Amino acid sequence: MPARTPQQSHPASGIARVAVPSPLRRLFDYLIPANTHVQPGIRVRVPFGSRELTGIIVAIVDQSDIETSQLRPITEVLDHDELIPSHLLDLWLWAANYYQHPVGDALHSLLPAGLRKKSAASIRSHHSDPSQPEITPTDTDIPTPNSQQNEAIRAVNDSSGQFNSFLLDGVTGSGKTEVYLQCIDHILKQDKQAVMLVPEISLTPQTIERFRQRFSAAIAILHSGLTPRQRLNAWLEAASGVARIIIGTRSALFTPMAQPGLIIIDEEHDASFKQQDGFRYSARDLAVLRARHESIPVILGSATPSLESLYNANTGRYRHIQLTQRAGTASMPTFQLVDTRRQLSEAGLSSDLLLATARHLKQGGQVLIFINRRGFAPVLHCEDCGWTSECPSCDARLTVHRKPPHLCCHHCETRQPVPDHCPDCQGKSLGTGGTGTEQCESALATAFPDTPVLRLDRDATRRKGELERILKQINNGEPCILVGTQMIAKGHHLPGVTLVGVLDADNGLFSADFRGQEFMAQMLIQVAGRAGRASQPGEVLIQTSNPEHQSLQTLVHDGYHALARTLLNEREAAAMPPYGYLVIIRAEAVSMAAPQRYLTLARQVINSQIHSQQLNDIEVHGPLPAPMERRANRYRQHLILKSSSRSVLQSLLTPVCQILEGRSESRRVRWSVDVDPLDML
DNA sequence: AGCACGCCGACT
DNA sequence: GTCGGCGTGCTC
Repeated sequence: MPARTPQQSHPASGIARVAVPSPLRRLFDYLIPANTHVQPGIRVRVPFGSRELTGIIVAIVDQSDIETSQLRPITEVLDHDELIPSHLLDLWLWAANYYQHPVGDALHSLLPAGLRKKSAASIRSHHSDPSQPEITPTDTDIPTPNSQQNEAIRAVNDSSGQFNSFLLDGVTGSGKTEVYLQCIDHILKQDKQAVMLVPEISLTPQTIERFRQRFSAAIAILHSGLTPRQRLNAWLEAASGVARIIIGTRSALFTPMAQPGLIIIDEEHDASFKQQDGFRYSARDLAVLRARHESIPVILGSATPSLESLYNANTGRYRHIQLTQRAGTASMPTFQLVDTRRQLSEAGLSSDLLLATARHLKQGGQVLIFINRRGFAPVLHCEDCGWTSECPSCDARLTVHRKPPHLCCHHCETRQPVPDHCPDCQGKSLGTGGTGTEQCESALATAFPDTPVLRLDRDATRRKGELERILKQINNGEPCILVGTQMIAKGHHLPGVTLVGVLDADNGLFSADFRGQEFMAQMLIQVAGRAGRASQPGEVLIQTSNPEHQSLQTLVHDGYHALARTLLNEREAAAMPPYGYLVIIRAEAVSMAAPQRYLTLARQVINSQIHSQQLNDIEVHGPLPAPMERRANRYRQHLILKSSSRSVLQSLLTPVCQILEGRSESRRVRWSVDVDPLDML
């Protein structure tokens, strides 16, 4: 027992159960000094080993499992009022437990950074950046909703003050946002608050502007670009009730609200609602739970709902509201599949697509080319000896970039100059394989010398303000060609676009991941949604080497929902989500053998638990190498668990994680648990 | 995760 | 002699 500074007598007035920031899956008990008022949901400073940390009280108890003489007292109370309301704290704890993440670390990560240390939780004004600029709403003419929108608005408004989940399933341009706005308006009139979650990339100034124009109520924005102080202010404004509308990405779901009234998840199918590292929670799933806890309605909105949400709508867990009418005169775009096996293509562009591009430009339209690969080409190879540009740190190939010229890995930080001869055979015949956005951009610039060609990908928009500049040029309405990655699929309003070309639809068709087809379909519909929003009808050309593929045929001829139904049938037959539940235990290490060895141990621990608890209905697969086994010089393995029962997985995992945590082998690998994984990568 | 402790090799 | 590598244990 290490020597401790002798304590004065501490007439304890109860014991506080504290979540301490550490990777340990348990709470720690502390004595509450006399004359100290504490309650669950406040921060305290506590001694922890040889350190002092900021923890969160989650309960007050009068008996500890630890002998009282072993308990140490709370050093300092940081909040005098409840910081995290009890129903919200329950959600935080539930989430840490469900996603099998160490409770102290989970709760710590949900606090805004400004509250993780000692500082007091108070709003301080910032001269350089007032969090509430004075704007009076100018948008006085509120559009009149159509009958479908009215029905949606009425359904949500009728359930204010009680829990209800709505799947707002509306085609692009059907006016989902107007439904959100009117439901928020109704909530504001009851002196309640609304929180809206949006995907990472779509929290644009335009989105925010639309809300500021519409409402005079204070709006708190929570996005990644804020300084810690701005973020803290927004958080505290929501918690205190000063802010009436909270708009933010994933983590905004955990923001306290003084008078909660409504939760909205926009683009609910979007992958960014699932955190992909550390505490791997799903903000979309937790939103429904929060709404239930707080007895308020929740709206999940999308033009391409996730199979999970469609399933929940089918089974009656969500109320399914469909918006099928497009606003104004806009009509649905027409789809056409282009067989790339039959057409010579230059830089991945088929002659059909080039001809269509010329036609639309001539008619004054804008053209959008979607290609989900940035850079010039995905590989450099030697035509003499077959050498390819492998990444030294990953099981991947280095991508060729021309602007500026370099080779780089899209999975790690590796960056190399472009060799002028083959490193293996010294030959001079180096060629590129495949097409990226840069190559597509330059090929189109050559083919259409009189038309501006704009590229929209992570590289082109790296510089701040560059995205806005490109969008502004598009919005001037002049004919142009826009080449881009995923970035262009999401949200941006591009009224001048009349033709959309999709270069590589095959990628999603043959993805190793079980959600590959779902993601592909959502992507194609989202991209197609960019076309024909204005008066001219849109045209969508999808290039594929498998035009006869059943999924593509169904999507193109019968639409997203028809494909969703067949994909759901396939999932049911395979007992995959949403008909079964998955958990992945991941392990990675610098040595090749360690992760597999570790997960073999994990599997033994699992088997003995299954045996001792007499669990059935659990499948265990692996250890298996991850789809890209080596990444950034680390070897990665997976252990996959599957069951038709969440609670069975839960009662298996809790003791398994506890046991693994205590094993010394756990220190020699990086391991994590992913409950309801989005993909196997 | 941190951090302390303790046990071995190697170097001023 | 002692500086420092990392394996092991502990945190209410």
